[in-house]
Amino acid sequence: MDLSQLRACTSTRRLRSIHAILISSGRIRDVFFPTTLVSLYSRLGDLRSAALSFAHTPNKNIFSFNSIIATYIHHGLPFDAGRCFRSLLLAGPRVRPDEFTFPVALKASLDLSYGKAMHSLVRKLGLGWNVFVSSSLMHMYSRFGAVRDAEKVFVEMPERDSGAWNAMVSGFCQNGMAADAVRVFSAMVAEGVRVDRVTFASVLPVCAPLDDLLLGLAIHVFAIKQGLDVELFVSNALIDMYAKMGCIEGAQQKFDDMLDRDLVSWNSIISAYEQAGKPHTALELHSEMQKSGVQPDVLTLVSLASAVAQQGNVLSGRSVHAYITRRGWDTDDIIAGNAIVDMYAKLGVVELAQRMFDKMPVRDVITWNTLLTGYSQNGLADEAIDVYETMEQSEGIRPIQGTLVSVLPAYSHLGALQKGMRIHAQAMQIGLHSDVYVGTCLIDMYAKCGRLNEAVALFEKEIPRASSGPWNAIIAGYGIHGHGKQALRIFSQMEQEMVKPDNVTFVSLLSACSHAGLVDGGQRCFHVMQTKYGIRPVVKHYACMVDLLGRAGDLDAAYGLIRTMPIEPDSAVWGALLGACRVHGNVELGALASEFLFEIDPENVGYYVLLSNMYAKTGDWDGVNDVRSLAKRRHLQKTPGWSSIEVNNKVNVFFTGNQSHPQYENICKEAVILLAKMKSLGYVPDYSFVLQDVEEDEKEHILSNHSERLAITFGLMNTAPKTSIKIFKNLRVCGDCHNATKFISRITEREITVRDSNRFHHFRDGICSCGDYW
DNA sequence: GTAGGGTTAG
Repeated sequence: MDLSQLRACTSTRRLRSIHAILISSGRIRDVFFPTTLVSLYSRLGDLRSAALSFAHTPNKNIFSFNSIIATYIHHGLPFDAGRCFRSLLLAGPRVRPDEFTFPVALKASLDLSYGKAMHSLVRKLGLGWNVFVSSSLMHMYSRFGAVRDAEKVFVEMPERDSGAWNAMVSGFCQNGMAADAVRVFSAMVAEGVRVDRVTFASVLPVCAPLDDLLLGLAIHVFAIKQGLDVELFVSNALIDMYAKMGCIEGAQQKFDDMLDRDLVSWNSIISAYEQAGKPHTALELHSEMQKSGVQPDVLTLVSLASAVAQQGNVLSGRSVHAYITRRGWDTDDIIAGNAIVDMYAKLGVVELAQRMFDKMPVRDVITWNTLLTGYSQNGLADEAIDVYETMEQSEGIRPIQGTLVSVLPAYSHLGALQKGMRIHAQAMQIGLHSDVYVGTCLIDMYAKCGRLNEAVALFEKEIPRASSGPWNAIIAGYGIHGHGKQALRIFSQMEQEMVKPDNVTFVSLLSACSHAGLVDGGQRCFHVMQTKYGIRPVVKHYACMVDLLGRAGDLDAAYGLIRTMPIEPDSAVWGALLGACRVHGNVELGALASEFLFEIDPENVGYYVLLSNMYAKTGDWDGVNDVRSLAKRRHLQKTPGWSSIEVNNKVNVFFTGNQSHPQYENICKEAVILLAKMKSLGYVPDYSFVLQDVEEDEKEHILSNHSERLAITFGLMNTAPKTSIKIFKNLRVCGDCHNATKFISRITEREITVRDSNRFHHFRDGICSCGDYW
C-alpha cells in the first residue's frame, strides 16, 4: 500500500475498505496514512470520514492539522477550521503552524482583530517571507476593509509573485478604490510581472466604477494577446464588464463565443439584460439556462426578482418569491431577502414588502433602505419616515448615502423643515453633506420647505455641480417659488459651464416657465431641447407645455399641441388642459378634456371636482349634479383637503370644515372679526369655489371653513405678532382663499407662505409673489 | 501528503 494506490482511489467505498485494511494491518499508526486519508475523504466530499480519520490520527503532526483545516475551509465551515487551528496552537511545542497553515487558516478569520492576531503570529514565527502567507494576509486585510494594511504587507514583501500583485489589485477594487487598482495593474505590467487569468478577473471589475469603457476594451485586447480571454473566469468578468458599461452587445458577443459556460456566465448575462431594462430577455435566458442543465442559485433569483419587478407582474413576483422560499433562501440569505422586499416595493405592493421585511431574521442597512425607498416611492412619506426613525433606534445600523437619498424626499414632500435639517446635520457628521446625490436632495428639501435661500447657498457653495442633478434641483426650486426668470438664468449658466442638461432639466425648466407665465421662454426651451440637445420630448414635457400655454390663456394653442403631439397624451396632459379651462372659464373645452380624463384616469377625483367646479361657476347646477353622480356611481370620494402648520414643534392639521381641533371655537370667533376687517378693505368672497348649491350665507361659511383658512387663523392666534406663518396644503390652494390671504397679510402685517401641491405662494402686504398667476 | 490571489448580487 503506497501513495499512488491511495491516490488512484475515486470512490468513498473503496477508500473505506482501504482504510479498514490500514487499521487491521496496524499501518494506520503511521501518521502519514490517516493524514492522507483526511485529504482524500475531503476531496470525495466525505467530511464525516475525514473528521474521524483526523480524530483517530495518533501523534498528529503539522500535516495532519493542515489537512483538516483545509478540509473544513473547502467545505465552507470556517468555524470548524478555526476550532482546529486553535487546537493546533495548543498541541504543544512539537507541532507549530507553518507556511502552509496560514494561507488556509486565515480564511477562517471572522473579523479584523482575529486577522491581526494571526498576522502577529505570522511575524512571531517568521513566516512573512512566504508569498502565499503574505498574499493571504493581504487578502484578509482587504476583506475587512483595511486595504492600507494590505498595502503595507505588499510593500514589505521581500519578493512578490503574480499572486501578490493580484491580491493588491483586487484589494483596492473590493474597497472601492478603482483608480488605485488600475495603478497597481499598470505598474505590474510595466514591471514585467507575468499576468494570469486571476489578474484579468481582478482588474476587469474596476472598469465599470471608473466608467471607462476604453480601459475595458484595452484590457480585453491585452487578454486576447495573452491568450487568456477564453478562460472561464476572464470571460465571465468580460461579460459583466460589458454589461455594466451599458454595452449589451459586447456582453452577448462574449457569451456567445464561450465554449463552456458555468453558472456565473449565465447569471452575468441574465443580470446584464435585467439591468439593461430588458426583463423579458432575462427571463428567456433563464429558461434556456435551465434547459442546458445549469441549476439557478440565489443570485439568479435575485436578478429574476428585479426582472419581474420591471415587468410589473405581481403574479410572477409571487412565484419568484415562492421559489426562493422553497429553497429557504428568503431567510438564509440577506441579499435574497432584500431582493424580495425590493421586488414587492417596485411592484407597488408595499404590504408584501413589509411582510418580507418583518420575516427576515437579520437585516442590514440595505434592507432598511429598500423598505424606506419602497414607501417613499409609493408616495407614502409618513411611513417612510416611520421606517427611518425606527431604523435609527436599531442597533448597529448607520445610515449610508442611499438612506439619506431616500428619506430626504419624504421630508420634502411633507415640508418637514426641522426634520430635514436634522438629516442635513447627520449628513455632515458622516461626511456626506457635499455628496452630489445627498446634496441634490438637500437642495430639493430646502426649496420645498420654503428655504429657497438655503437651497441656493448649498448649490452655490457646497455641492459639486458637474452633473445635471443639482442643477435640475435648483431650477425646480426656483420654479416652485415662481422665479421663472431665475430658473432660465441658471439654465444659461448651466450651458456656460458645459453641463449637459437631461430631460429632467427641461421638465423643471418648462414648469418653472409655466408657473411664472413665461410663455416665450418656455417655448424656446422646448425648442432648444429638441434641436440643440436632441432630447425627444416625453409626455411630461407636453404636459408642461399644455400647462404653460393653457394657463397663459392660449387654450387653442394648448389644445392644438395635444392634437399634434406624436405620442399618446396621458392624464397629466389632459389634466393641464382642464386646469387651464377652469382658470379661463372655457366650459366646453373643459368638458372635452374631462371626457378623456374620466376614461384614462377614472379613479382620480380631482378631475371630477374641477369640472363640477366649472359648472358651478356658471351656475349650471345640472352639470354639477351630473358630474357628481358620475363620481358617485364610480364610488369615488373627494380627497379630503387638509392644511397643516407647525407651531412650537407641533404639527397642527386642519381638515376642511373640520371641527375637531381643540381651539375650533376660538378660531371661528377670530375668523369672524378678521372677515369683517377684510370686507371693509374690499374683500368680496368668490362663491364660485363653493361646489354646493346653497344660500349665500352658507357659502360664506363654507369658504371660511376651508382648511387653509383655519390653519392661517390658528397661526395668527398662536404665534408672535409680525412673525411669518407657513402653511402646507395637500391640494391646490383655493382661489378664494388665495385672495383672502392677500387681505389677511395686509391687515395683520404678516408674511404668510402657503405651499400647496403645486408651488409656493408668499403673501406680503396684500400681494402674492405669484402675481395671482398660478 | 498540504498553500495564496479571481468572475456574478440586494
